[in-house]
Amino acid sequence: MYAKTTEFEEQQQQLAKYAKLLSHPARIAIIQLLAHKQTCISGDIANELPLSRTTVSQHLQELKNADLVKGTIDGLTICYCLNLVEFEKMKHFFEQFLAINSQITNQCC
Amino acid sequence: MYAKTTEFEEQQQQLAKYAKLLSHPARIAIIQLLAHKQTCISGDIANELPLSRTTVSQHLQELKNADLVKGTIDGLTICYCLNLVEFEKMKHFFEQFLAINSQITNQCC
DNA sequence: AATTTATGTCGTATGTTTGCGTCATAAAAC
DNA sequence: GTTTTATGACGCAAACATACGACATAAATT
Repeated sequence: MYAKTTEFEEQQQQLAKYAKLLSHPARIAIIQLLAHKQTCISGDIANELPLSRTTVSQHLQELKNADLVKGTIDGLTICYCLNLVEFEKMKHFFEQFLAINSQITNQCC
Repeated sequence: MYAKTTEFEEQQQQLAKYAKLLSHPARIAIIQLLAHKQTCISGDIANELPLSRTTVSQHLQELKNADLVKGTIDGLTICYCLNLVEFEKMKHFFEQFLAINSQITNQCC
């Protein structure tokens, strides 16, 4: 028994992957922080969240793996920010999916 | 050790909850099916997906618990369809979140 | 050179999700 | 009234996610 996700359509898998990224409040909070504080804070992120530095680092790693966040090393600290190109891509996926309700003309229940 | 999700903002938790619903291709596929086939299919859903009936039923249950899908019993079969009101609500949450990239004026990395 | 600081990596415990077979239920058909 | 059919509920195993302490690394400060 294992993840059968690969048997779905490419587009569905991609959207599910993006959704998974947003499926934890910590990752949403991180993205919002990065959007607000343009100053590309680094470890300060952990201070603003109710989680240990280790855990935050892990969530950040996930966002980085998905290319939604990029970090550049600046001496001792690391400067993180959103990857706007990838964010736009994700946005497009969600918008396309969320538009399907307009197809529905007659509800039967 | 347990889910610390409750320590985040209400809005972040709610969005994360919606995202979790969409974080599996099966649930995305179900939603898309329901949107396309206005005829409120019931167990046929399982036939269209690469998963057992049991598993599909479980995913459907999750969508129903979140009020995104409703089902009305019609004799032996059950007629499912999207709850458009809840779908709109979800859509709004995502749209609001996905707009944050417009706040970003100068990227530093 | 030793210490401090910012950060990542590893290991591990606990919790959650996924997937499915089997059983239960209740309407419909016979 | 028995059988068939459509469905949900239960229980379990495997996989995955979450959370964090302890350790490692490497730049900056002393």
